[in-house]
Amino acid sequence: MSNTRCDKHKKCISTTIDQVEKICAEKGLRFTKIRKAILEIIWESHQPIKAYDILSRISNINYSEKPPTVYRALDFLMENGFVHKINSLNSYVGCSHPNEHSDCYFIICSICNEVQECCDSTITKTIKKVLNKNTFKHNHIALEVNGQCNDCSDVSKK
Amino acid sequence: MSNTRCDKHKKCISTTIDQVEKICAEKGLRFTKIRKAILEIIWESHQPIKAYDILSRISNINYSEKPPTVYRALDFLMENGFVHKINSLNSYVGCSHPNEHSDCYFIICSICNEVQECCDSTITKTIKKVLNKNTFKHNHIALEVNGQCNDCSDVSKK
DNA sequence: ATCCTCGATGTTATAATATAACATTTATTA
DNA sequence: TAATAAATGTTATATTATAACATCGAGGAT
Ligand SMILES: [Zn+2]
Ligand SMILES: [Zn+2]
Ligand SMILES: [Zn+2]
Ligand SMILES: [Zn+2]
Repeated sequence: MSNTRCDKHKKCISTTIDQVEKICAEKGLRFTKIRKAILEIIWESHQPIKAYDILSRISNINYSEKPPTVYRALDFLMENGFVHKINSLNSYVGCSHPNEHSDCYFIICSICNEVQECCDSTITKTIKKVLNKNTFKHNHIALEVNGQCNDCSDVSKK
Repeated sequence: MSNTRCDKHKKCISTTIDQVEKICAEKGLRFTKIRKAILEIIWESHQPIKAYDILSRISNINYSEKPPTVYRALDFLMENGFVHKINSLNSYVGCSHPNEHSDCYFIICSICNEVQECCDSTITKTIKKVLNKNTFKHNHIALEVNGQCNDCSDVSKK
């Protein structure tokens, strides 16, 4: 429950989970108990969480799950755009706008460890121009920016 | 030696290795035998190579090295911008312009597995604008685009 | 040249991340 | 209800990476 910045995080979670529930209903996807439990664990904060930390969280609840349980749920959640993997951290975060689009961009604070999505369309446009120049057809764009968020930069100034 | 696209790959290797040698001399960095051997293995193709594949390649030469040998050399080579890690593949590629700049962008063909750098400055500019909007100070920008290169798209058309 | 220091390498062990393969259960649907 | 497919349980193992400590060796100080 270590959420530091997002004022109304409980709302932030429940709204997103509700959205996912709705999308799954529409698409005939099975948002099972395990999948929902794992999505909720991921959404406990805006910090990315590691697969084995998810595992130990659900093992507290339902002693005792094994790695495939977590990885299968993650596969489902990622395939359907509800969760993203942060490759540079081997960690997973909830998508803050499930199903709006598939390429999400991340800014990762190395001090507070929080991740924000910054899916600005100008970035997509610029990258696509460069890809055209290279006659490259893209499937997926992964952008991860590491640095310090505003709050953490302020603190370090004091 | 499975290089498919780069016409004059031997030149491509030797030029880059020479450049690295020069940079190390200038900066007083120790470009040791092991480090050079591993950089040469990485440069055998434009495909990213996995740490344990590097390990088995050098173990053929000098029976038998252990993982830390490889990971230490990779650390040195990455710290100094001679090699990049492709996070989405847990693999490593040589930098095609060592020491020009630190943020390199990659396009990765999922058919031939080759990786090209596409370090266009318009991408950097656009991303920086978005980061400014978010008052985020960046240390490192990681961009990995997965898709099909021109050659591979052509082939699949036929 | 000898000693000293520090960075590089050798070595063993283990941590952290992820998947294969097959058995069983549960949901859907014919 | 029976048949089918999808999800979950379970065991084992593959893959990726690092910790910890011993030893070596290049290059500077005396
Ligand atoms: Zn998203
Ligand atoms: Zn922060
Ligand atoms: Zn580069
Ligand atoms: Zn290709």
